[in-house]
Amino acid sequence: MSTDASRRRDVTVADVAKAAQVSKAQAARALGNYGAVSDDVRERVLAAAEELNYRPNELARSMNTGKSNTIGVVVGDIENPHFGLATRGITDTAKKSGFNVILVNTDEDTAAEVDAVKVLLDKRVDGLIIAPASSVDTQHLASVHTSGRPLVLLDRKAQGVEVDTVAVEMEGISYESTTYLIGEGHRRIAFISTIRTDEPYFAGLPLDSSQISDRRDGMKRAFDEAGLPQPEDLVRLNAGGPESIRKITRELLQQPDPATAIIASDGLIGLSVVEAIQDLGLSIPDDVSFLMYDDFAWTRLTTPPLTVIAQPVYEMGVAAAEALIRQIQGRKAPAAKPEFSATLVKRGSVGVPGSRANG
Amino acid sequence: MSTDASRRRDVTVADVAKAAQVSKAQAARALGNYGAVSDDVRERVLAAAEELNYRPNELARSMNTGKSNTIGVVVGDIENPHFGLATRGITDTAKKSGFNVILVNTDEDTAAEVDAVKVLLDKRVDGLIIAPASSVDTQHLASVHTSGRPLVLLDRKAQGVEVDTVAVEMEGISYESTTYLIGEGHRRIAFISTIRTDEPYFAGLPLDSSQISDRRDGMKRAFDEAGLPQPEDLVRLNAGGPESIRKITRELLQQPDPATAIIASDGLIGLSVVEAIQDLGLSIPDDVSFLMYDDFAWTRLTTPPLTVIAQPVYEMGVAAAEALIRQIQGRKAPAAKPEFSATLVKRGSVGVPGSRANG
DNA sequence: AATCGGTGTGAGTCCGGTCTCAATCGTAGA
DNA sequence: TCTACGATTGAGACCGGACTCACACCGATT
Repeated sequence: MSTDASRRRDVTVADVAKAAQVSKAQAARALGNYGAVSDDVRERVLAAAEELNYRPNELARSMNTGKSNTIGVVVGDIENPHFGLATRGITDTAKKSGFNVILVNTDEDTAAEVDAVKVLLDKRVDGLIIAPASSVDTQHLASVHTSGRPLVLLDRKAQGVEVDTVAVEMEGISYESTTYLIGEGHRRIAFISTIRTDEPYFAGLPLDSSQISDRRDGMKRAFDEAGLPQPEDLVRLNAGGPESIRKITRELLQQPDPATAIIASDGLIGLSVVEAIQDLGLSIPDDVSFLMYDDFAWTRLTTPPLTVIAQPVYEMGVAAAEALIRQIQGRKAPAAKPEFSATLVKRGSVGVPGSRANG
Repeated sequence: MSTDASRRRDVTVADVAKAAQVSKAQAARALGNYGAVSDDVRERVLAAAEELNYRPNELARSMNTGKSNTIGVVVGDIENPHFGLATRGITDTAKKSGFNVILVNTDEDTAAEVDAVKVLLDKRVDGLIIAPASSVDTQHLASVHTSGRPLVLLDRKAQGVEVDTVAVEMEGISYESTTYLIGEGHRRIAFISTIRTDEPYFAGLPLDSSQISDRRDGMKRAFDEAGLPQPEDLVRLNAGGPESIRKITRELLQQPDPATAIIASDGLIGLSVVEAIQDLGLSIPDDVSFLMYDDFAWTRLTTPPLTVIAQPVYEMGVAAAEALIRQIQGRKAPAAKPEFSATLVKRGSVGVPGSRANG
């Protein structure tokens, strides 16, 4: 009898109260561990709860506490290990503070993101962590913020939305990396990103993603300081799937005055670029140098191992969750918000251009 | 005025009703699109809702519909691209049917899994997709099932829990792969898995994971049919982090009568194994052959590209979500439940043992 | 013995929706 | 012109907890 008590409807406080022969209020107090309850009542209620296999309905609880102990996480693509790792950092941290995570994937589509935000807000999440698809199209983010709901941005800033943003300082590392390539003798440096734009790249095109425009800024500064002409013609955006990326790579390498080095904006792109280079029968770094953002474990296994820009992704996930939870709990920001920085990890995929022909 | 209507408390149906000068019931009907509502009332209500920027409270809604339009997903490690991809399949499919996903990471720890199930049930998710940490320790899964809550298992079966299980038929592909290795001349085939056991492996040790024991069964059958002795001494479980895996790899390759081929139970293990092999200055496949489960994109980039057992991970995620949603919506199972099978993708990491010494 | 402060306790309200039920309205059929 | 039936409509119950409020009770003051 007692084992299958949860037949149809779930057990409620009222059921427990009846079984324990006390009022609903007293049962609720004993179970919720608040207010004054005599030992006798507490024992009877707890015993009855155990017996009936009572489990509180968190929905009901959330409804009148106003807290759901849930945070919403909106990312572009969990399939991308970058976000997988960040998500891990977020969930680990959230769990520690008793929060659950509702995960929404947007496919880097702003419309989907707007919708995701709406849905999560309707579900009354206690706060949101968003890796915005666009740094420009940000009304929905702004409205989250002004409505007073805690919000933390990950990876990218959002124009006009003054909230905690956990991101790597990109301009600097991009400058450093580009300078390194220039130092090795490269002048024709290509940059490939999946960021979507309405028109192909041209100098001065405003970019939708702070992350990408910061990287471009760093590259430009490096060329400027070196007194070299900007290879703007080698910037390729809108790189979609693997096939598109391979095509772009072929074009960059087979055109007159080809690229001698390629920077891939993330690991997924890098994968296809390296594949395309191998397919062309070219060798890294003798024929073309390669550099990519994100330091995945497999980059050590290729021949040669890849030179990458490593970002503390897991730690950033942790920091984002911590910042959000701090906001939710109404505590003030810590003395100094941690600034994350990326590091250039030199392995073997960058060499001197033309070394094959010259050597 | 109208823009910052959402000052303190959110707007409720009652507010909308008042603004539209109708009863709460009528406003609810107009908003919820049910019951009979005159055009006049509908228009006024909708206009008022728009004006006040009304958004329904999904918690309240869930509370008396009993449906939360949320499913719980419990995996061992989202950081692992295997689960990342499966999760992508799940979320894509869930979104299509209007479901959200609460993601919980268990670190392959059964206690954490038990807890996760409890929390998700308390949150009244409409159903659960679980990749169980253990195929043996399954009371919590059984209780989910008997309580009538929809449940679908992913990747691994659970003893005594008769629910839809989306998993690859492992024994067969393991047999096929092992037979392939034996055919190439291998006799000393090692198998490394992260599965946790209380004691080191010995022949006949019951394994906690159906996935792993099925793989072992396939290997055994291959050796039996070939009339060869089982290399049980080369089975290594409890392979924890990267360091531990590298150590195990070194042992397997440097002991007297070493392994000539290594099978890695998943991509994360494979990564460390290949690293260790490279560190030892050994070459694949001349000195040692390598085979791993999971076909990640990077396996094509190594030198040589890796021979792998590819699993339709994304599709399995989709299938799991579809099966769960079908259960939630009370529809009957489809004619035939899809059986997923893995494929052996022969690339370059398996060769003839001793080819270096002999050649 | 009357009063005071604190503990226990139960009735009942509230959160924000959904949904039942009975009352009202309009008009088509007799 | 009167009745009947479907379309509208509003009051209020209800989901399952959290929490307010009024009241009973009890030993300690004075």
